[in-house]
Amino acid sequence: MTASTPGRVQSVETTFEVLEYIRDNEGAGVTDVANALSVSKSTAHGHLSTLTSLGYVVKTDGTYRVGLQFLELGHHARARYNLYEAAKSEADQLAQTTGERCQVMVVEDFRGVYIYQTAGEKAVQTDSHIGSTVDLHCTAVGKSYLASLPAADLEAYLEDVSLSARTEHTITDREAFLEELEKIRDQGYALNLEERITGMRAVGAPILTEGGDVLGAISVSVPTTRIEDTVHESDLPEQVQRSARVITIKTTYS
Amino acid sequence: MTASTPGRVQSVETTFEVLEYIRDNEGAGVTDVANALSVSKSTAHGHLSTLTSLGYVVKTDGTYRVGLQFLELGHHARARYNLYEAAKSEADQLAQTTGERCQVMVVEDFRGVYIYQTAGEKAVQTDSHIGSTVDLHCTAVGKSYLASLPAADLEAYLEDVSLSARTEHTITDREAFLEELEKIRDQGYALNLEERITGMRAVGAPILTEGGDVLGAISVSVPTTRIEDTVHESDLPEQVQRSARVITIKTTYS
DNA sequence: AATGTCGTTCGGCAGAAGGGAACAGCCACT
DNA sequence: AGTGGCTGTTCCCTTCTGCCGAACGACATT
Repeated sequence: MTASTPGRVQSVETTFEVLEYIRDNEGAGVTDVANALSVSKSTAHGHLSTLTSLGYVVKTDGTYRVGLQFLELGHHARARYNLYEAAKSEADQLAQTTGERCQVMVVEDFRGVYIYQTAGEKAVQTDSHIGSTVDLHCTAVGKSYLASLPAADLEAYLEDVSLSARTEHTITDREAFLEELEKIRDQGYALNLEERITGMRAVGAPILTEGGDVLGAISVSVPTTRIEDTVHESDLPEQVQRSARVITIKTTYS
Repeated sequence: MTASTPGRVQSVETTFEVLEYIRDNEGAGVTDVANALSVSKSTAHGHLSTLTSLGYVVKTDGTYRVGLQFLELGHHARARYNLYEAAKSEADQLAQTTGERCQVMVVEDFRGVYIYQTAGEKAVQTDSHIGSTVDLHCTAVGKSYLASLPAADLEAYLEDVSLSARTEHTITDREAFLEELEKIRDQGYALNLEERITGMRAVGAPILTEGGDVLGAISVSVPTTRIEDTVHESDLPEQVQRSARVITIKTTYS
C-alpha cells in the first residue's frame, strides 16, 4: 500500500500484510517476510515476535505460522450471522446425497464469503474454502442473494461494483444481468454456468428469514462433465431450495 | 499489558485489544472502545478505521464488529493440522448417535484449542465453541492428548504450566495426575469427572498418526445427570475410541 | 430549539517504529 | 572437525508516526 490515508495506523497495516504473507506461504521466516514486504529484518522480526507473544502467530521449527487464535475471531464473526449452526447439517446432507461440493455464503461489504463448505464423495478440489471471498455476480450463491435483495440495495451494489468477466460466460452486461436476476426470482434458484470457473457449474438458492429478508445463500457445485447425470439423478434445484427452506425454519426457531 | 517488552510493536498490541474488545462485546462504538481501553477517541478511531479499511472489521449501523475476513486466517490455521476435514464427519456422527456435544481439539502453545464442535439433540449449552481454548489438565481431550505425549514433551508441559484447580474435582497434584495419565494410557480413553465444569463429564480419546504421534483428541461431553443413561445406552468410551481410530485412518489416506 | 452524545478531523509533540549493522546460533558442506 | 554462509536476534539512532487533546459536525433526544 503506497497511499496511506491519514488517521490510519500504519503498523497495523504492516502487521496484517505480514499475517497474510505467512498465511499464503504456509509459514515463513523473518528474512523471508522482510524481503517479501520490503522492510528491514528488524521490522519483520518485531511484528512477528509481537504477534507470537499475543498468540496469533506460532513459531514451530523456526518458521512462523498463523495461529489458531484467529479461529476465535473468525468463528465469532461467523456466529453473528446465526446461519452457521443451522446451515451446517443441511449442507452436509446436501453434499452427501449429491456427492458434490456444497457451500454456504453470506455477504459482507458486497463480497460473498463462504462461512461453510463441505465436500461430497465425488467433489473436485476448487480454490474456494471456508473464509474465502467470491464475486457475487458470477456465482450461484451470489446471484441468489442479489435476486432476493430489495431494489434499493441492489442498486447500491450495482453502483459499487463492476460486473467484471471471470470467464467467457460471465454476465457482464447490466441489462442482461438484471434479466438474469428476474429469472432467478421467478424460478426460485440460480444457476452458475461456468461464469466464475470454466468447467464448473452450480445451483444455488437464497436463504431467507420468515419475513423475506435475505440472509445468505446455499449452493452445490458440479463439474460440467457430470452436471447432466447429477441433475437427472436428483432434482438438484429442488433439493437446494428445500435445504434453503429448512435452514430458514431452523434459524427461526433457535 | 503494562510492561511492553522492547522490540515489540505496540500499536499491534493495541489493535488486537480493540479486536478482542469488539468481539467480546458483540460490537462497539468508538467512544465505547476508547473508554474500555483507556485510550483517546482518536486512537480508537484510528485503529477501527484502519481495521475497517483492511476489511477485518465491519461497520454496520454505526457499530464496529469483527469481520468475516478472520475466517480465512482462522480456517487456514486449522487446515494446517490436517485434522478438520477428517474429524468433522466423525464428530457429527458421534454427536448424532449420542445426542450430546462432541468436540475435536488440537494443542497450540500447551493450550487445547477446539477446532470443531458440534451439538447433538440433547446437548447442553456450554462456554466452549470453535476456537476457544481450554486447559489440558482438566479436560478429557487434554488428558487424552497428554497421555499420548512422549515423556520429554510431557515433562516440558508440566514444567510450563500449573495444574490449577477449576472445580473441586480438578486433579492438582502432580503425582496423582501422572497416575491418571498412566491409567488413561492403559484403558485408551480419558474421563473428565467434573474437573473443569461442575455438572459436566466427558469421555475423550487421542487421535494418533499411524506412527503413534498424537495429533489431537476427540471427546463427547455429557451432563452428569444423564451420564449413566448415555453410558448404558451406548458404550461411550468404545464409540469415542472408534471415532478416533477412524480419523487416524482418514488422515493417513488423504 | 437546545442539549447531550457520538463519530470524525485537525495540529503538535513525544515516543516509538523502522532501518542498519553487528552479534549469535545453526546447519551444511567440504 | 573446521569453516562458511545462512538464519534469527539484538542493539542504537534517527525520524517518522501514532497518540493525545480539542474542536468540529452530525444526530437523536427532550
